[in-house]
Amino acid sequence: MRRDSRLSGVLHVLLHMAQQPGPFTSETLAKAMDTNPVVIRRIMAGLRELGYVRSEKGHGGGWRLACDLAKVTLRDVYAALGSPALLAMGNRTESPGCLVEQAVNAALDQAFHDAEALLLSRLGEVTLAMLSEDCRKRLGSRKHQGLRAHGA
Amino acid sequence: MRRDSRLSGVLHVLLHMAQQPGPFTSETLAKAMDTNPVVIRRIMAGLRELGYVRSEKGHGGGWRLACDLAKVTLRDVYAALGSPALLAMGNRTESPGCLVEQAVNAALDQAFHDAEALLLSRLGEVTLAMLSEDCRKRLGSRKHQGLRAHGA
DNA sequence: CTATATGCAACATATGAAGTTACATGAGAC
DNA sequence: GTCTCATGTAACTTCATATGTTGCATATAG
Repeated sequence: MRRDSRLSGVLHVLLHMAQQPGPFTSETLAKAMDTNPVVIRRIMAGLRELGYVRSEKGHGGGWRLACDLAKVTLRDVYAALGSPALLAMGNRTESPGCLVEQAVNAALDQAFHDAEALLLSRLGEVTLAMLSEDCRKRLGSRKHQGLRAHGA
Repeated sequence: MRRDSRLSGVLHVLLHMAQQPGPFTSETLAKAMDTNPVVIRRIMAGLRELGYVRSEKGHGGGWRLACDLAKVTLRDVYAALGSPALLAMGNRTESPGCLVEQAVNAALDQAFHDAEALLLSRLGEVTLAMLSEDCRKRLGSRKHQGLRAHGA
């Protein structure tokens, strides 16, 4: 099953934005992500609605962070994407008439629910500020290259 | 994202088989599952290789359980399907050169891994025998109708 | 007015589960 | 042996959805 990489992608974008000031155009970000500007706008749209980022049109426009990175968790970002399905598996039929299938669903739902809850919980424990700090550590003493690390 | 329902489906089949003796043809099972015989054979193939079920061709042929239901867990069944991806999300790039993306991956991988481990653990706690017992309870005092509950 | 940016709809592409068709193979019934 | 019933399997179609692309409307700085 093809895996949804929007969360991974949007976090990548946000952290790059956290390393440098100034607005970033969708095109700049797209080059860094090796994708298309429209894809960037698409995954950023939800974050804009929740006020995590702002966008401005025209000359000197682009994207800017608009939140306290210490107050936004990965779970918040996930929610901003529209809370897509977390698990690749699901029940064949949600409300089956067959009692046997009801038993199967009950058992699987329990396991599925626990796993989803744990994942959401873990995502809720990590803030963008924590991730950004981790980034700076990894970048270490070398000059902050920001988006230029991608060849952009 | 379309969710993989093979585990749900194959469990449904196995539990129906546990309710009644006798071989079941792929066609009978397919009718109960409202699907195609080939789909049944496909999801059963892995279980046959691991010895959980046996199949016989020709007259009087079909599928039979061939294991101790108390010793096979949902995790075993999942493995028999080829251990398909559990999570609908994943990292954009597995081995990124970008340090920022490495930080993102590290954080997400941790959460993903924990959730997967919990799910597998939960699946490992439930045996087919336990599920089958739950089925019998749900069927209660009414006559065991088995596959006929599906109109088959 | 022009250049540059986002906003967004519409369409194309790719992937993989699910469904379908066709045919080969094997096992009993006769 | 031959017929019928069943699985085994490859190849194809269908469907959903993330991703990629194009085109154009809209807004803003100069």
